[in-house]
Amino acid sequence: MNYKETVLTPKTDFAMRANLVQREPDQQTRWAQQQIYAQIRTARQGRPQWVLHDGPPYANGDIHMGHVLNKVLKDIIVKFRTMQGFDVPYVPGWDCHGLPIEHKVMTELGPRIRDMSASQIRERCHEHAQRYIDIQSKQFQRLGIFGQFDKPYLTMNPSYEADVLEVFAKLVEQGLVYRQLKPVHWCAECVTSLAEAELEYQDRKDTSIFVNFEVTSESRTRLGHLPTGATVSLMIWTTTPWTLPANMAIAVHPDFEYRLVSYTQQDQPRVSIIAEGLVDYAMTAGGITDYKKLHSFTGQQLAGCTYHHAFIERINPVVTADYVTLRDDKGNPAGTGLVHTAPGHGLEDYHTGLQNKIEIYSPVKNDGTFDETTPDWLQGKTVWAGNKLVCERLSQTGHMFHQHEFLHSYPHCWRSKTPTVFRCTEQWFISVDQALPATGQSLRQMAMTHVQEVQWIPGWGQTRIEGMLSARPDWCISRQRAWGLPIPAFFDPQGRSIITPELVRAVSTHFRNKGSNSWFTDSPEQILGNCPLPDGLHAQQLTKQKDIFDVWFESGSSWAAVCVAEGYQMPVQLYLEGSDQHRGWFQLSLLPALGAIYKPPFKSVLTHGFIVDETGRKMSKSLGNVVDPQKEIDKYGADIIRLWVASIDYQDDIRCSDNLINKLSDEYRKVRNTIRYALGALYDSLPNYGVDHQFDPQRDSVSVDQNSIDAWARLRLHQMIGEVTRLNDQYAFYKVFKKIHDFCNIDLSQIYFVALKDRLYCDAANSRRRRRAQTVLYEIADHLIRLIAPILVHTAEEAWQLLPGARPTLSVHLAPFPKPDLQALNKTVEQDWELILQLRESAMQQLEQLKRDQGLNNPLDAMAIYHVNETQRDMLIRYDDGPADVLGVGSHRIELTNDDPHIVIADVREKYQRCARCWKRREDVGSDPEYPDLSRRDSQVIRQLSAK
RNA sequence: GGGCUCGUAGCUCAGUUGGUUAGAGCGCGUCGCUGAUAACGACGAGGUCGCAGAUUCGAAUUCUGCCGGGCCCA
Repeated sequence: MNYKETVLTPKTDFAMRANLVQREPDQQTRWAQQQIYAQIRTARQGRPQWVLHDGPPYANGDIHMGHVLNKVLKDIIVKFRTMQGFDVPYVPGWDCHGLPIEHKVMTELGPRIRDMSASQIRERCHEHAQRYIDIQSKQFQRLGIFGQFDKPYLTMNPSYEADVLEVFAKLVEQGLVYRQLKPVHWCAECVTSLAEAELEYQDRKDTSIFVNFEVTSESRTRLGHLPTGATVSLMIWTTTPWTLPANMAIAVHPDFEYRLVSYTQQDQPRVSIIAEGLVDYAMTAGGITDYKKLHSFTGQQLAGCTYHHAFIERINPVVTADYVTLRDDKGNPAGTGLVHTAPGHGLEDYHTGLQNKIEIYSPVKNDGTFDETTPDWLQGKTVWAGNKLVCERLSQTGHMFHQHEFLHSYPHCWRSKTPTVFRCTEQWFISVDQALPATGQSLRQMAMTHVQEVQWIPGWGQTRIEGMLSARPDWCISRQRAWGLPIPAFFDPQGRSIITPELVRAVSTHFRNKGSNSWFTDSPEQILGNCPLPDGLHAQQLTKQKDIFDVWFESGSSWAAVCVAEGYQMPVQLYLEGSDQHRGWFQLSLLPALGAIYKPPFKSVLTHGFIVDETGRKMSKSLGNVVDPQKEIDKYGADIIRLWVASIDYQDDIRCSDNLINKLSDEYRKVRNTIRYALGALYDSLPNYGVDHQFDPQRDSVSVDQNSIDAWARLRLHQMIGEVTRLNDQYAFYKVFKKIHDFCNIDLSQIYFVALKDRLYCDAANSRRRRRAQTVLYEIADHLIRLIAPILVHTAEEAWQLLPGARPTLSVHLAPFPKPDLQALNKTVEQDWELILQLRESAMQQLEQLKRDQGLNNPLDAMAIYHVNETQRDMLIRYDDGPADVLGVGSHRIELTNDDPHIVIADVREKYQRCARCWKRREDVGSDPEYPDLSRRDSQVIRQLSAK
């Protein structure tokens, strides 16, 4: 008789080969047909809401691994919380405005742009953004992400724009919005301001000069120690002589030591003040070999001194600044340690100016010429001509210590290719230090208080954002660009800025109906309607200002335009982005929200690190170490990519390469095959005996005897469910998957499945022992599939559809997340198996030894002898064949001992005959005369089968 | 240069309030099974815990400095 045909081997349609690359798109098509996201929304209606608000990626370019990491983490959370029974909407969004798109469109258009209106350029930008939204949307959905992809939020949608203006109106109402001068990169050729990204650095020849500014007599007295007879000067160094007319201060480092140096130049005795560390350098530069170091001061002591401007009637102060250095970028000595400060012509200088309440003076007009406040000999001249004129002047008056031409990298306009200048223009700001009438506190104060109520994960996020909030300047929200949301401000006939809450709201209403393009096509009367205006002004007297909002203000208002608009309870549960967003979206969402609704928009903020390559280096095109998600998906499938995301501790830097993703395939296969085996065992198939029965949990389940390894398997399953739930709650997905993997690998594959083989294969199909195993295997498969569902979304769905019996829900993603069965967590069972599994290790060693020494290759040819005490014996007896099955041996025996419990493995190849069906060597083989080559159990099974 | 942060086997991670010989899974090597078979099991080899000091009877763990990586600024 061919016993092979009588053995119940596993059978399932859940293939060993995942073939994800082909199978996943099919699954996604089915989900789309079922409208799975809409079904989930309907199913969870009325349940407690749990909102993860999506931060909008920029609508430009294909997605990269950073997007994958971010979106998959979000999707895992959304799917987990959904399975937990919460109502979890997920509305993806895109950041649509801004320079990169405008820049790209302008580059594509080239010279044609000169004939196009702002509104026409904006239409091109809109098309460009929409194109990439569609591309990225498809790419995100290919990852198995569920969400409202048919109606995402876009910062360029009219309703979104209108909501941003509503937020802005609140800030205006609270008196936080003001207008002030600020230096910007300026192209005199194009008569426009430029963003950092629009600058091209090219080498340029300029004059570098060392200049002496004479100390006032008051300061001479104050400092003391000054030699009489000689003029005493502060020596500064600059590479932009044309900015000297705007010199308003000299900055020194408070902790540096400054030295009086006496020397003779052009037969004049002179004394200059120079940083100690640069005295020799400066003197050498000026060709002075004979000089004497006199008294020294700290920078702190110099602060507060005053000096005469070299060629303008003006007395300026010495101030301190931390950024003063003695070295250039390359670490070479540079300058004098005293920094020429022109708040109108440099960003650092500007901040120093604000801090010290120095006038922000910028005497350069928008065509790059000096204005009428400058000396006669400069007025109307360009700054480039000014360079030479200033140097000549300084030489004439004896203020020039040294000058020389040199080559340096200087910013040029990307369009006109001409050198740019830094000049002041009027910009809109949001004050962070002005107290709000509504709360009596400034945004900064409110932010510092409220960040403590937010849960920052990891905890150092709080430290980081606190550092930024405490140091940040007022928020400059205006940009001089075309592609963005216009700042709804006007000029009156006198050129004064007009902005009121009512006016902003009137514009908001207009934009809601007609979109923000109407700013460029409609008149103030059309836009404002009958909105009341201040000072008896009429709309037709007004002209529209041309600034647009910083895009951060738009994305920073998404809590209003999305969460409030959708009716979510504020603050929402979670924001989740890369750690760079502490400065970005987190902070810039917090500030508008505090200004408008006086509370943060989020309860918790989770951050992840950045993707680096296999060796820990940052990814960049030039290094050629960039991983393309599309290629990886096409190669391995989305579930492997998702598993990669779930397998990393995303809070640090995240190493990524094709090789590292490839390694996940092995772990994936382990879990897949474990589920496959469980599903396969739920089928009773003996084709030659007419047995073709799928286990039906409703009909075939039996109770699980405490005294069985099945009870142990349930114990381990439910322990794991508890741990996985806890870890999911903590967003520790890499630990989640490790737990699941270890359970599959160790508890199931190594232990439980080995122990089950004999029963599953050789017991009668409907034996109680076998049904008990199937009952537990069904429970394991069912729960395991749900546990992996948030991560392996496609694989879980595939397996779910193949689960026998009536499925509780159409999709696994509609199913509830497993809850641990406390009844299963049985202490006695746990202790019993702790002993057995401890002895198992010794048994394995002995089997290995027997294999090597005696060629005992099949454990079924061995017998285990447990040497234990009486209590332990009673326990082992209760488990029937369990103690043998768990070792994979043919049989076992129990002997009493007073020693520590131990186990002995005996070779019984000589002693017992092998059962021809179950391959075990047992004492009872041949006990049935009719089947001399079978063990007792097998003979009974065969008799039963033959009777059919 | 500043703020925040990370650095334990080839990879991903455990290592509790400092306490034997630093663990797990994967991968790798060897072997077995051939009724989970492009699967499964067993055994084994891998680490000066980034480096250097300090504290201590004792440090992967505490402190200081340095080196290297990342994010954000300057």
